[in-house]
Amino acid sequence: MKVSTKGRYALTVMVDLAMNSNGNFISLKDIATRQEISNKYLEQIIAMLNKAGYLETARGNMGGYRLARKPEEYIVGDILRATEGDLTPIYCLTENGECVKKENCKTHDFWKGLDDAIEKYVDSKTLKDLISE
Amino acid sequence: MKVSTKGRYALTVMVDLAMNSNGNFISLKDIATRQEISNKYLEQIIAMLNKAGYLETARGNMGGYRLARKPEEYIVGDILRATEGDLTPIYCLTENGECVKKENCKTHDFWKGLDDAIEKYVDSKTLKDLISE
DNA sequence: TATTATACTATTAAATTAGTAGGAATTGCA
DNA sequence: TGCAATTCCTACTAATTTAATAGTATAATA
Repeated sequence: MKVSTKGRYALTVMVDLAMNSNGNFISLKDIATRQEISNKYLEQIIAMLNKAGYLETARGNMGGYRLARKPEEYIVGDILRATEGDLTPIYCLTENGECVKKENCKTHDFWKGLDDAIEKYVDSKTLKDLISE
Repeated sequence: MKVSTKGRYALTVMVDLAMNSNGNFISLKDIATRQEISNKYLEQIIAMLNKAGYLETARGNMGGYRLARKPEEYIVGDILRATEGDLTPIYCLTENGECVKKENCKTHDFWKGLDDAIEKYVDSKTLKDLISE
């Protein structure tokens, strides 16, 4: 029941960019050094954030990354889903999850409730909430 | 961010016992068959529930398991923690987790809030809530 | 054109998960 | 008394996932 490094690092990166960029491009290396995360591994995580359209990038010398929007326009749940995959605590609740016994499964509603509690929380916070806390 | 089979099966077992035992001992084999779970694997999970003091057992022929208390006296969070280990979504929040940077880590409070939401939910439900839903 | 970046893809070591396997101890019943 | 059914206990293992590492191609700037 742990969030993987993908989700954790992704959020850390977004917070780092929100706090340190000031509109400038920041290199991956700078972020990795500052946050003490493996350079090459972070590259893959940033790639996911990039594919999700959350970043603007500049290649080449003096290049790097910056946020594509204002911090208050990022919902933390979205950042996590883009990197962790869906956040549902059990497979039955997945879109593709075929829970055959759903009807007479007494645990199903409990798990659904847990899922709701998680989604509700992560979707109630924006990046801005985090950096101003 | 998934609950493992340990926690899921454990809860399934407890619900099964609550619904099918009526004060009688039920064999592991019956539960495993009814819930379509591997006999031998379930054995290990029931052992954890047993060690936590949640079950009464009868060995030998005609033996089996039954709940040690009434369904309303089991908090679902406790059942999950006994089998899954602690439910905190990241290691920083663990008892032993030494989060050195906690003070100036902007994500820490967010994760703590997620943990709170999860614990609050799982500790608000008893076994009785599940079987009567 | 050398340097400093991102972009992309493949490989791998370690850990975890989900189960298998086998046998010892205990009890009820014929 | 002995057999069958059951819990109890420990060791092993296959598959999957996680967290990286590695290498190369592409791009931009001074």
